[in-house]
Amino acid sequence: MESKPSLKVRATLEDVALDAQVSLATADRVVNQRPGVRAATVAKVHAAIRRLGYRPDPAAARLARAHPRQVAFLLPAGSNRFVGLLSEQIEANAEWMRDQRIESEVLSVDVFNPAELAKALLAQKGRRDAVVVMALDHPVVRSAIDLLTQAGTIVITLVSDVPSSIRQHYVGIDNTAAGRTAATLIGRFVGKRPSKVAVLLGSLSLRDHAERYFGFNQVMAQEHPHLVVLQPVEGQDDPARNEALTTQLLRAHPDLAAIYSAGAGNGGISAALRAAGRALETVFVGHELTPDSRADLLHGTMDAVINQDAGHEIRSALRLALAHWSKGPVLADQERIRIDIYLKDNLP
Amino acid sequence: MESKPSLKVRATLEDVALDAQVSLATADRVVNQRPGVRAATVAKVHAAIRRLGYRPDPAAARLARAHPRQVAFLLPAGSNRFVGLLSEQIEANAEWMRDQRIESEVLSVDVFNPAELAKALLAQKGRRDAVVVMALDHPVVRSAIDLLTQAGTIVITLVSDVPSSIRQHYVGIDNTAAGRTAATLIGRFVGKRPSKVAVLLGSLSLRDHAERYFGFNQVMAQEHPHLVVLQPVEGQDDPARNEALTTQLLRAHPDLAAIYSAGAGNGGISAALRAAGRALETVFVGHELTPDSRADLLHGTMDAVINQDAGHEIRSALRLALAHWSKGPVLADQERIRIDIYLKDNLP
DNA sequence: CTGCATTTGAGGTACGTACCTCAAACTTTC
DNA sequence: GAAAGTTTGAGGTACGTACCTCAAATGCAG
Repeated sequence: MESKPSLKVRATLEDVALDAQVSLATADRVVNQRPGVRAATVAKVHAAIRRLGYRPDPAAARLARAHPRQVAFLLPAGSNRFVGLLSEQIEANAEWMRDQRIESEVLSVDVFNPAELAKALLAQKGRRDAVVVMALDHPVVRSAIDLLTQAGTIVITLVSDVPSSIRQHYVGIDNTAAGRTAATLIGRFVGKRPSKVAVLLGSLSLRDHAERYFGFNQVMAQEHPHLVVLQPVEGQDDPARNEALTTQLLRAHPDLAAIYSAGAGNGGISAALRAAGRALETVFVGHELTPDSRADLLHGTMDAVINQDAGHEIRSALRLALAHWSKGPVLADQERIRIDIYLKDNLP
Repeated sequence: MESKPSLKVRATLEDVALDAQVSLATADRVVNQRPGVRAATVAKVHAAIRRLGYRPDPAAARLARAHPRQVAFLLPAGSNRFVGLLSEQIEANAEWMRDQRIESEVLSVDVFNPAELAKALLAQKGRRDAVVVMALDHPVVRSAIDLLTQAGTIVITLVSDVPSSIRQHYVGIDNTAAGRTAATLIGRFVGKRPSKVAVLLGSLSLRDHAERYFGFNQVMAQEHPHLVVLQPVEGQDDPARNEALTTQLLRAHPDLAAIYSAGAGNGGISAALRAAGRALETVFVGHELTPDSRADLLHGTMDAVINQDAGHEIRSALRLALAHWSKGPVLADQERIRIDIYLKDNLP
């Protein structure tokens, strides 16, 4: 009973050619943007594509493609734990990437040096189909990103955005909102007693840290005016420095009720809190779930961890690139990176 | 300079056949479990598969497959908001499913009737490659699931598990942990003043609600002994009933500091709180982010919403099925459904 | 050893795209 | 209107699997 010519579930390129009254070869030339097709013909084909809702079958495309897509990840050099998580996740998705015919390489760059980052970006021109970069926002970097994009490479910023550039996507959380979230948690955990709150961060010149601090202050000022937010101190994301700074803060402010760490290197803060015997009574909220922060949550030193899922970010970046290439749909709420709140009770 | 015979990135079935010293046809018979192959030969081929790490190329498989995979979703009938979200998400993933050659159908079932659910499950036997079901835990249902599984259909439980069955996967959160999380939030938001906490839920005979209540009590008893948890009241997930119950509770307990709603129908609780003029001072934590609960968070009526991402659950269920069919890898931490905590500040 | 059933091999088609070549048809230009 | 260029069509191959058929080889029972 295979009666009807089985209405096609999906239009093929041949259908498009037929509908546009051109040959398969010409339709193919249009779709793959190969030269030698008159503008009028291009228009005819595009019209047919729209009429039929044609989209290349990604499975067939993957099979037929001669060379795999080349993707580079540009990550900060150094021993930052979160960056380590990102690398791990790239590794963890290797098999999936192979299935998608994506070949990737991770490049370590000194992100704090804009010139070098820009150089590394430009070095990818023509060699990569996509570049995923954890960048800092600086004019030199911005222009390198713009050049790369114009050369046809799709550029995706990761974790920290360069909003003025013409990158295709930003994959990461809204850091202002993350800061606001931290403020609400601290405000509500501390309660109504008037007291002081300290803020530690890597550097105010890092876009994400600055944005978090901004959001934090907003909510603190508006909703928890009985809490005094001290001047933020910069620890360069370095545990040792953070430890010293925290010790100092605890000594200077016996009525310090809470600490918000907007950057990395939380281990140092925990150590200082424990050394001072104030680990449990002081509310401590920080970012990024790592083995250390996990332990600190369970122990009670940390009260909440705000996290962005590294694996999700890596997969999201790759999916966005794929969607771009296959002209496929983007599921906005799948690609939105959540501001995860972890307490000791909902740890994964 | 295409010198080397380009070491294959991926072993093909032909490589396997060669390695096992059988023909492509035989290798194919083994992989697709077609009959008429001697046990010894099967073993030879399997050995070769393991040696070469062969896995069918999913893109090629999808292209070649004659019939799409048939998937049925069995969801509770009725107007539950969260179930509506699930349906929406199934719809939202339609195009992606088409790409994967998955055909799906949503069937509404009266989930509170075990016999009917079991019947609906068994009706899928032989007609579906996979069944995703939001079930209730009951012996009749369990045995239907087991029968389906044995018939070769892959069964995935959604949101609420049937742990004694031999279903392939459970996609949903750890409800005990979710209850614990609610308790910690309430405990910390209320602070140190002794007071009372009410618990509302749909029914204690629903596995997920019961588990949440269990986890909630655990943490309350251990960590917040100054808070008295009242006997839980059952509102059948019905807003109207919840409203009446809440009004009653508020009247009976002027020192009620917090409400934990482990089920659905939170709208009624909010209404009662507002009517009593205690919306802001009473801590109210509930489940599932919907337009209503979102508004309640922003307004301050609700203080936190614990959520499981419906879209993630749908995609996860489908990905697990696909991974099963293509013998692909399962990324455990991609498929783990998070216990999301939403405050007014980190809403998506 | 014969006859029969079972197992295996050989070969094919189809899926939809990417990417290639070559000839035919069409424009443009002087 | 002829020569030179540009645009189009026709046809092919390859990707790796699913799924099919038919003949040849093999094993086993009597």
